[in-house]
Amino acid sequence: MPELPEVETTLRGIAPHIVGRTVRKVVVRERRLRWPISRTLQSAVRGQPISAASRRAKYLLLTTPAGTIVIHLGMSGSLRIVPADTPPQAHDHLDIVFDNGRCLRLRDPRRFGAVLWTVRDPMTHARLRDLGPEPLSDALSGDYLLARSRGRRLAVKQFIMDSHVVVGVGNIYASEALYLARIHPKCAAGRITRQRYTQLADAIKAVLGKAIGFGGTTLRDFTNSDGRPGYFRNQLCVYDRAGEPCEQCGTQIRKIQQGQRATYYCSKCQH
DNA sequence: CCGGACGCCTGTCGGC
DNA sequence: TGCCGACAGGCGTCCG
Repeated sequence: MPELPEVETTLRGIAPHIVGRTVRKVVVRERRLRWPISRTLQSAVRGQPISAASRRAKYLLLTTPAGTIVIHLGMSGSLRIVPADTPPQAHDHLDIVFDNGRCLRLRDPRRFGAVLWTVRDPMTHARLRDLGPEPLSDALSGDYLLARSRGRRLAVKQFIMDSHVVVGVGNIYASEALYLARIHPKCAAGRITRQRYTQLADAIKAVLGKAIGFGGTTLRDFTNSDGRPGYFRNQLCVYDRAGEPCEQCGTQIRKIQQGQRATYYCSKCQH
């Protein structure tokens, strides 16, 4: 479910409620997520203050003096701030209960998400250390994409969705960025020019930045920390719009499969 | 190293 | 109405 804008929206929603609060207890109802939740999490985090909440790629990092809680929302995860006595519903796997009577509650029906605990520098964690640059930083540029793509025959859509290349670009925003940059999603990554990669880097920044401003995209079940949806869906130019006219040229938007994922594009505008 | 396929899970939706 | 396959916002792993 969540790509970078949805994770960033979640971060901005939860941070004011948890930073500076102390953890009273951690309740684990289901430890079988993408990786099992560590049995040491509860005792390690109890009594710890949350000193910071941040994001790296699609991972949320909750910093304490004793270590860092690393949360990934997978395809169907969401976090909410609720009164600690709110009865849990199906797939509410984890509560981090704070000293003000509220808790951070993780719901994840498909259990592709993860909750990790590390006492080391989280950036050296195996899940984080090999990630590419943040898309909204200066490290993502046309020159960077050009350098990383030389010699690669992979389709550009799959190239920009590779978190070792650049993080945070998921299936929705990959199609949207390629549409904005007018690049065909099946174009081989290694055959794209510097100028077009500059346009693509700009398009990635533009679409992610704008989506954050709208609170992310809700296709089915994404909710922010207040339980409300994101409103970027109305701004999508191609994703989930197969058969609808391209707003630039009127051609019907096409849907194809690339690497088991749906891709949407305009066959007239994108080459 | 690279690229492609598969698997992990549950819920929903469309077609028959 | 009910069943059944397809598909869904991610990503690690395996294999050639």
